[in-house]
Amino acid sequence: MAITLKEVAERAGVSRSAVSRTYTDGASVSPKTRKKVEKAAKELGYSPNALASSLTTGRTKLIGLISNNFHNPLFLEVFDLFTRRLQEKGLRPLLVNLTDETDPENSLRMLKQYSVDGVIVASSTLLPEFAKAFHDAKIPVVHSFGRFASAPDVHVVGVDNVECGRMAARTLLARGYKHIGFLGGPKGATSTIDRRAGFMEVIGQAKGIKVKVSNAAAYSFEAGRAAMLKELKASPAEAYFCGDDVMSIGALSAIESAGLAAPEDIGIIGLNDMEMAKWENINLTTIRQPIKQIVDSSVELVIAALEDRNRHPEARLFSCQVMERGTLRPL
Amino acid sequence: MAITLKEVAERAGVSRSAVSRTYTDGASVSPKTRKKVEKAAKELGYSPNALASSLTTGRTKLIGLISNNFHNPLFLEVFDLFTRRLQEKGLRPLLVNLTDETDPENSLRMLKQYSVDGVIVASSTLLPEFAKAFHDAKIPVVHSFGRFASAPDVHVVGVDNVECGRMAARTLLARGYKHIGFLGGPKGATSTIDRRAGFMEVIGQAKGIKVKVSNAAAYSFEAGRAAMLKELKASPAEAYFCGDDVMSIGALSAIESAGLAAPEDIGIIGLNDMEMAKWENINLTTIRQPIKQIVDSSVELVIAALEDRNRHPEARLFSCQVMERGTLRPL
DNA sequence: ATTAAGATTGCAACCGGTTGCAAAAATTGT
DNA sequence: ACAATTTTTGCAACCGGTTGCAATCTTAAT
Repeated sequence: MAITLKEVAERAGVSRSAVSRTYTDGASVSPKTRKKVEKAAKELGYSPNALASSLTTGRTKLIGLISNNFHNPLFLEVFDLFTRRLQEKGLRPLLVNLTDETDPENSLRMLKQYSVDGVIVASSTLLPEFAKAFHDAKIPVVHSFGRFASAPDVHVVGVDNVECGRMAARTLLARGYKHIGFLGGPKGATSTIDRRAGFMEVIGQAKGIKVKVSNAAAYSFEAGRAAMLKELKASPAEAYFCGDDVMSIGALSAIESAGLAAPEDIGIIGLNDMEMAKWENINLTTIRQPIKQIVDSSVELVIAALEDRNRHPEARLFSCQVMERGTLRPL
Repeated sequence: MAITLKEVAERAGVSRSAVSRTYTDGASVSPKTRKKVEKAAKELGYSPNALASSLTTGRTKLIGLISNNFHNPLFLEVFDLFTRRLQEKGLRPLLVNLTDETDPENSLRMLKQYSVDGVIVASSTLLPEFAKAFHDAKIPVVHSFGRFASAPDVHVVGVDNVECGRMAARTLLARGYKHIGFLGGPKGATSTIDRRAGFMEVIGQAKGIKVKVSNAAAYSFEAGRAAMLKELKASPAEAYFCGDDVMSIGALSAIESAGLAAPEDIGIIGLNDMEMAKWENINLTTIRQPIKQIVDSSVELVIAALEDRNRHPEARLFSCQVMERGTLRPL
């Protein structure tokens, strides 16, 4: 077993409280005893037991990081950013993979058992009830990459998907495309629904534009490819707004397989701007989600929420930006 | 605050020990009291505090999952597998991102503070001293995707990189390539060194084969692309064994940029077989690392190691397999 | 019915810390 | 040098559990 408070206290010739105070900031310890304690601690190789102290302080500095997106390369970037940011803030991510968890209660119970201070749900496809379950358990929760709502149940940080849809539509119209496709992600996903709404809103206001709408089965390469292959069999549009970058890459692969090319034959605009999008052989025109800002803001918000448990649920939206690359014809 | 043992005990009209025993398996509780306790617990919404109990049992069921590979899509798959497997076994991954951690002591201290039961280091590029630091702190550690050694300091699970190198060489020779390139990852990485050794060993035994060796700066798309671009300027080989799949994709992109094609002009064989490798527009011939087995075995090993703290360090090696796809000319 | 063995229970101490409180020590002012 | 004030210190209780032990209750055997 590791060295404990008591052993340090004995060696330093002070009380246990003195040792404890040395490692609690804001506590009153004379420089002299602090020196003694630090010396003894170093000699013994002592490091305080965070879990034991959490018992009395009620703070574990553990944050549940929950996701079900373990197949979208964007989320590797997201995890990278989250872990780093949380670490910077002295918090520890307890990672929970929800992929094959059917029962939210289950994960909730587990996170309660570990007394996490707060929870970050990083997923665009997650059921809102899920985030709500934590809220009901009075665990501060932030839903990152979640759906905007003017009166959300829980804190939400993400982008305005409706506006993304508009942005995509405007971009395509500006390029002079007359026959336009919306190739969305899974039909039920709120992100798909919102983007489609914004997309159709703008298209609806334009004159003489033909639109096709279809959906892929998932935000994945295979689903994107399959959906585009199907499009190509019927009469395809001149350009498509695809559900996300991975789907877009799938679609591009389908186009290539058919002996066609982007942007010459068919234009594609994606969404996310994951690292791969700028790989030379992909070079995908896409709408960038500011993931760094979303992550930083989520962490900031979860911290704020645990300082003020009654903080009113808030939605923080960041704006997206079109990244011009090579899969749409130029302006 | 959450419901505690005591409150449940009071409501159920039993002692605190009785409640505790209800939730400890192997403990002796009569069916009658167990019923009472469970009833009270349900009514109150009680769930035991895992951290408090860890204080006496000395087990937190927390496993440090440490990595610095947050830019290689393969590791998203790896994290997916690890988190799921650990969860299945009732363990919780405390994720640590080592990317910009210069001082191992730092992360070590943190993991000690949280009294993790064990540590899994998932990285091929990590300094061996790092894994060793945990070993010295008497925290069971397994190094996944680590380097094989016949007498390792810590448990290692991975592939035999020397054999991978041989396998790549044999594959290229069997295809009749006479001028062969080894385009390795970073020069210092043990994985690079080992693969190169195996590769050269086989090539050395063949007659009339010309070899070129070069290294990319990192296991990344950009580095792979840059390295291949450089190759193309000089007199390139007919086929290359690339450091890993991401680098291979970079190399393919370079080949394409130069107006050439794989496998017609230049053959490529990668290593890892990450999901993207089988994407239609990549279709990379590669050597598959059995990551599921590596992960499962790592988890199994860390569990074994925490049951027997004195378990002798062990190396578990899995064999790789060539995945025939479209970037080498056929046999 | 009696007794021995086994199962169940509660007490109390403990795990490794924190913290309110009162006593002790150091500092300040005069 | 003395009193008043402020700072530092240790005691002891507590955080939410677990567990060895002795006492009590069951059950089975005689």
